[in-house]
Amino acid sequence: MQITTANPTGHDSREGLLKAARELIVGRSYSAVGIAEICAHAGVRKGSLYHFFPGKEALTLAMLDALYADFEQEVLIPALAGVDGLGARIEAFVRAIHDFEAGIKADTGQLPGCPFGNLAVEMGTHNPTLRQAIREHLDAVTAHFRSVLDEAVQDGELPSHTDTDALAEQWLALMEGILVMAKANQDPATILRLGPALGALLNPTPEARHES
Amino acid sequence: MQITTANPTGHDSREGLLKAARELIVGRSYSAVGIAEICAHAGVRKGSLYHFFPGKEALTLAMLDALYADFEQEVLIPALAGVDGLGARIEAFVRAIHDFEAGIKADTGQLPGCPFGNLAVEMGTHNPTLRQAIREHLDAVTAHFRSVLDEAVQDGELPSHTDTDALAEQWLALMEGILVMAKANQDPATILRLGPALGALLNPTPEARHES
DNA sequence: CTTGCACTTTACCGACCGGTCAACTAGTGT
DNA sequence: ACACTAGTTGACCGGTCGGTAAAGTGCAAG
Repeated sequence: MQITTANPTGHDSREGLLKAARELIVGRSYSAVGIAEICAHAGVRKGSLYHFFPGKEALTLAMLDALYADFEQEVLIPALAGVDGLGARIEAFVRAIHDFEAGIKADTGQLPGCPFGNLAVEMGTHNPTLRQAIREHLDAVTAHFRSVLDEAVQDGELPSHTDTDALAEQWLALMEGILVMAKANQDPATILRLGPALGALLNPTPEARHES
Repeated sequence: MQITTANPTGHDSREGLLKAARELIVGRSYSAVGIAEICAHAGVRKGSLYHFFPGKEALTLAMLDALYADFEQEVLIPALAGVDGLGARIEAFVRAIHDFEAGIKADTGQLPGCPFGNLAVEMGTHNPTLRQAIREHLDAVTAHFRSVLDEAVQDGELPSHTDTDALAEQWLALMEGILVMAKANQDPATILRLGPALGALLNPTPEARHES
């Protein structure tokens, strides 16, 4: 059991910084969290941060990549593939988002909303680099939605003329809006209350459905 | 034409500060704009700001009140009362929001998104005072939406069992989401592209409409 | 044994943050 | 003429921001 203070691999420090950045920035915001706080939370000195990352922005970009990967594996894929039928998938997705937000609120006392949407709103007008990265992550989410909708068209749950591209974008927009409202309310119940609107947007009402 | 450097009424300075705070904070964000910049933009020294307002937060609260009042008078009421019929009102509203955002983008090069939603997202988790004020403004917007929906129920455009409270909240959520997407894209066309989703959410499809 | 390298540590930088203060100016009421 | 007061001014405060630089540490390969 040797103690290596030098930590030649540096993976602990790097990953600790990414984890600290995630928890703090997601829980508060980009500008409300300083690198000093991130370093303290990770148990690392400031100089080490600048050994692994060129600066705060690069650290945030790397954090967002890791965050999206986890979100995809732990939320997006399980919720959307875990059940059959468009309606059930939407419901499972809403519940997954609710549980995610409610969990963070229970841990930290704060309901964060969508980490990507938050950053897009906060930095969209004055940090093109971050904005572009966030845009790409949002596009990736939209692609998941679209493939769910395409499958629903395939299965006859949606009319064959459905514009799944447009519908997927609307899905994301409504979800982002729901999370803005939930954050403004600081109340996860907002997500459950507004969730059914997704069904109204994406599912044809029984009367409106004209089977092809 | 006397020149009064002392400005005994102080209204010019106060209103100049509110205007500068609005332009800068709406165009960027709360934390990205310092009081020094606000004062410079208003042509006023920092000490004068603290003569009229206890601090940055109070200035922002006053700015939000004025902003909402203008938004109500210049956008909300004209767009929603200027035409007849639910569908036409939604369309007019979307176009008004688009023109508002596109106008600012043309002037400043930045598409700001919803000023209230932005602040809610940025400060929601760590400034309860601002969050609460924003919540009240969002509630006021929702009330306008609801009265439009109530009128549509009255006119038989919506079924009499319609939950206009819930629908108004969904309307606001979707609008906020649309503006998040538009800001992430920095493209006002996003608003026009996603706008029709509001119609899908609020208007029964022709096939689904069962006249009462 | 030595050199090189990955990583850590500490002290430090200029810039800016929101906010304070006391002195000053100029109109107003008496 | 006087005091009062609303408003203005510029210097100043401690603290924090993101970022830098140089010295030091310990392992591994030659």
